[in-house]
Formats: sequence, C-alpha cells, structure tokens
Amino acid sequence: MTPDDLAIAVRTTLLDAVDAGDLVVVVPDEVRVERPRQREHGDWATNVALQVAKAADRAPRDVAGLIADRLVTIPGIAKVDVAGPGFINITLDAAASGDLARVIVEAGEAYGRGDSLSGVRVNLEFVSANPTGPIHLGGTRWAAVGDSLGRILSALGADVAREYYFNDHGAQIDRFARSLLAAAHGEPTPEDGYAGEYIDDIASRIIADAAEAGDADPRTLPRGAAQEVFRSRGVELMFPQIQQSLHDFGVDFDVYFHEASLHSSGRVEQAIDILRAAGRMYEADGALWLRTTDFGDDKDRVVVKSDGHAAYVAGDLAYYLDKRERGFERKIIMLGADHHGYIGRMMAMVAAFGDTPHVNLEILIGQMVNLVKDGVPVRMSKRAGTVVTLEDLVEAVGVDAARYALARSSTDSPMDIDLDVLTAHTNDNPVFYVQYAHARVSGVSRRAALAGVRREDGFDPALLTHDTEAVLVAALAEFPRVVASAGTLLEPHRVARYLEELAGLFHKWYDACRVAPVGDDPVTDLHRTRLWLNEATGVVLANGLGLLGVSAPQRM
RNA sequence: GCCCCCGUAGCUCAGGGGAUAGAGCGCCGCCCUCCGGAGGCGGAAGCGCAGGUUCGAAUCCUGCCGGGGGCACCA
Repeated sequence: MTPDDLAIAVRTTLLDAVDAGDLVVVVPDEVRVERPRQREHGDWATNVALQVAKAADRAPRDVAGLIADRLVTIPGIAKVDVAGPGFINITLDAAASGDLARVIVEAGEAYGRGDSLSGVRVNLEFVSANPTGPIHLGGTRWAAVGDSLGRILSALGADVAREYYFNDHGAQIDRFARSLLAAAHGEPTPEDGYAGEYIDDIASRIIADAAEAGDADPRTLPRGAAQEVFRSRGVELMFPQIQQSLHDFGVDFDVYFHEASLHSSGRVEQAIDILRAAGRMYEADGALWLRTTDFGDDKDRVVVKSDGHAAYVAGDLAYYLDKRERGFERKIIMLGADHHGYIGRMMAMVAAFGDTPHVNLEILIGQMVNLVKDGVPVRMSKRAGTVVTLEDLVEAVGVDAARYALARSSTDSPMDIDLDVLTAHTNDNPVFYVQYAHARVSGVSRRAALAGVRREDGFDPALLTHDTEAVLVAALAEFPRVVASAGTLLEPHRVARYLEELAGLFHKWYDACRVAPVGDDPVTDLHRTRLWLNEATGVVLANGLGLLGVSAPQRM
C-alpha cells in the first residue's frame, strides 16, 4: 500500500462517514498523508480531521475517531491512533507496506517517474552566459540546477528542450572584440573590456589561424575590419569551448540559440510589427517604446533606440515569439539575482503578446554564488586572478561533488563556495554520504550473492518487521512524491535532500539488519526479502542521483 | 526612495501551517569475534526583533533591524 493509496483510502473513509450521516461536511478533493516526524507516531499520519472539524462543527478528535474506526477495518492497516489535537496516525502491516520493495525492483529505472506533465512541451532556458569568456561559478550553479530540473521535468513526462541563449550580438560582444584586438596588438585592455589569459590565447589563435589559412594578418586590416574579424572569430572560438566545458559537466543543450540570428533574419522586425499592430508601441524622443506599464511594469521600455539600433529587449521580444511559435506552452528561464528587474518587463511583454504571465513564461531567480577564502568573501575579479570558472571547480572537486554541492541548496539562498575547504575536505560534501550508501547497497548485494542469497528464491514482505525496515520502506514510498513536488515547485534540491535522508535511513537499517547470513547459517526468506529491500534502496538512490546528474558508483 | 532574495546549531544549509525544528561538517563520549567504519549510537548547541492571522506559525501578513542583489535609449 503506497501513501497515495492510503490517502485515497482515508478520503473514501471520510466520504463513507458523511454518507452514513455521522458527519456533515464537504470532503476535500485531496487528502494528504505524510510521514510523521516522530517514529512512534506510526508510518503515516494525516491532519484531515483537524482541517474539516471546524466546517463540520465537531471536535477534531471526534472527527478523527470516526475516521479511525473505519480505517482500522481496511486490510493492510495494522493500527490507527488518534493523537494530539486530532492527528490520525496509521501503521501499516509489514506485508502491505513491504511489498513495495518488489514493486520498486521490478520497476527499476521507471520507479519515481510520473505522467503529471505528460505531453507538455517545456522550453527550459538556463546558463545563457555571454560568449565573452569562460563560465563562472554563477553560471555553473544554473548549469547544475537547470540540467537537474530538466531531468526532473522529463521524468514527469514533459517534453523538455534545454536551451542556451547565446548573446552574440550587441555592445558586450563589441567590447569582447575590442579586447581581443587590443591583446593582438599587445595593447592594454580597454577600459570597459575583458581581461585574462584566455583573451590573449584567443587573440593569438585568431592570428595563427589566419596565417594558416593564408589570409591577411588581421592586425594589418583597417581597425573596423579587424575588429569585425576578431569579433566573429572570437565568438566562433569561444562557443565550442563553452559547449565543451558544459558537456564535460554533464550538461548538453538541445538548442544553442544565437541572438544575432534574430536580428539577421528579420524576426525582431516581425515581433515589433506584431506589437505595433496590437497598439502596444509608441514613438517618443526619437525612440520606439513598448508600453509595458499597461501590464504592470514600472516604466515603459525602449525597443528601438533613437540611434536606430535595437535595444536588448527587442531581441527578447523576438526570442519569446520564436519559442512560442516552436510550440512550447511552458517557457522557463533561469536568471541570476542581478536580473530580477527583468521580470516586470518580460511578463509585460508576455501579456502584450496576449499570453499569460507566469504561466506561459516562468522566470526563476537564483541568488548569487559567492567566492569565499578563509571565511571571508572574495570579490571575483579577473585582474586579481580570483575568477573561478566551471573548469576550476570541476578540477578541484570533480563533476559529481560540484554538481551535487550546487544543486542541493534552494536557489533562493545565496551560496558561499570556499574552494580550499572543498578541496581539502572533500568528504564534507554530502554527495559522498549518498554515493557511499549506493556503493554499500552494491557491496551488500555482492556479498549476498556469494552467500547464496537469491531474490528469485523468495520474497515475503511480512518478514520486514524491524523498525528500521518500516521506516526505510516508508521513505522509499515517498520518492515519487518527492520527484513530483520538485517538478511542481521547480526545486531540484528537494531530490538531493531526500536522498540524504534516505541514505541515512539505509545506513541505520544496514547497521541493524543483515542481508547475508552470518557464517554457515542457512539462507532464509528473511535474507532473500531483505535483499529485495536492499536492491530497492539501490534503485531509488540511483534514480535520484540520476535526476541530479550525479553518478551512482558500485564501489568507492 | 522603490523592487527581489535571505536571516534557523560554532560553520554550510534543509524544513511548501501541524505533534518534541533536522542533516552534514566541527566538538565531547561510545561501537570493529558479524554483509565496506566514507558507517552507527549517545551528548552539548538554534528559528534576528516586535506585533497580527490561526485550534496551531520557522513557515502566512505588517513594521523594524541586519546582509546580498537590482532600479538605463547597457547587455
């Protein structure tokens, strides 16, 4: 019996009580059962009696009693208690709950997946770091969180497209080009430019490539033409580098969308025309404005500047429209906290197109990643050599530890990363606690096989009577709900926290319950059934780690 | 001035109104005749402050204090 089955049973019971005239109340559409904090409160608990008592004009404990009396008669339910102000605590019999071990092992990779988002087309845009340099810690966090979110949404049946918006158009790319040009001439970095070894490397590479191709040395071209060469070649070189480092991080995008293509293809003009026809645009001070204040933005936004150039939002308009035309009903964008001011104008833009803000477009704002050294914050600065990139982090701690550390916290909270701590005390990372649990599952299975314990020789869930087994099974039963809520709330960290809890319960169980017989003791159904439970735990740990893009090792 | 996020154990962080607020790391004390001790058991230690809503608030609302990030015809 799963928690969902139980919740339905509780609700049915409540309906019965109403039908029997014992209670007059509107039964809620959904009843929740949860794992109680205290073990002595049973396997599952529900507060439904507290919720409906007022409407029923009855004492909560009386309502709970009515439900409890009926629940006890249901097969599989061993014990029902009314506790505290009116909680109903339910204990399942071992056979009814333990059967889940078999279900999980047989489901394998499918366990935890769902269909709540079946058929929904989701466009998930994240990272989208400018192609003016390597990806920094902030972008790395979104890579870990965004990719994991993609995995979770896919597990719930969504058709997910991971997308990276490549800002290869506009002023910052010009700054990038000027920086390369300056480096090529051995000049100091322009005031507003990009510095760093990679700039020198790319500049030299561009010169070398030109020589190899038999082209003119770009440094000898007129300044404007030279800058154009460095701009386009610089982006061409940066692009695969970013792609590669993300790939090495386990993150692959379905679409790398080039902003420049929106401008060259006329998509921007099209978007503007649509809004103009809809009466959302006006001209003032020589510029073209979008009246975003009609939709709650705090000021109108310039779309075409008075110098005739498109403003950044122009690209956003066209890009949004493009995603919509590609058939994505849900468009999710993950941005850093320094972009939170975008939400208002983006949502206004969505409304201007006739879509629904926060439904057709969802913007997730994640807080910053701070670099800390010796307990004090360090401002990341290229000149000071304190920039930490995705590659640096991976080199320091490895992909698994990096991804896990970045994905296990809510994106609402700022994150402090101390590379020295992570490097020196790698075991501080809870990923190893979880991975070790998985490795231990594998070890137990190996040991059991040597001892002649085979799953196919028996399974009797009624034997799973140890307290740590009831708790472990209940935790395993929760996995699908954890995945579902992580997907609904767009919060992958819930999966990580769940896995840490599950790993802890597994370690306790391991400590208390042997799977392989001691010495020459005979193999019994208890050993075999526990092997099912052991492997069910392994399945959930592996599936959960998979949702985070972290490996589940057989040995460590 | 306005907007967003945060303030929970010594540290890093979980806790989608519910019972006695949890984990990892660190600290103190235990557990190796038994499947991997990267483990388990026990202990010390906490919701920034003040109101409000509620049967019930770390959680929702208001104000204050403190920290971070934003408020361009930049991208």
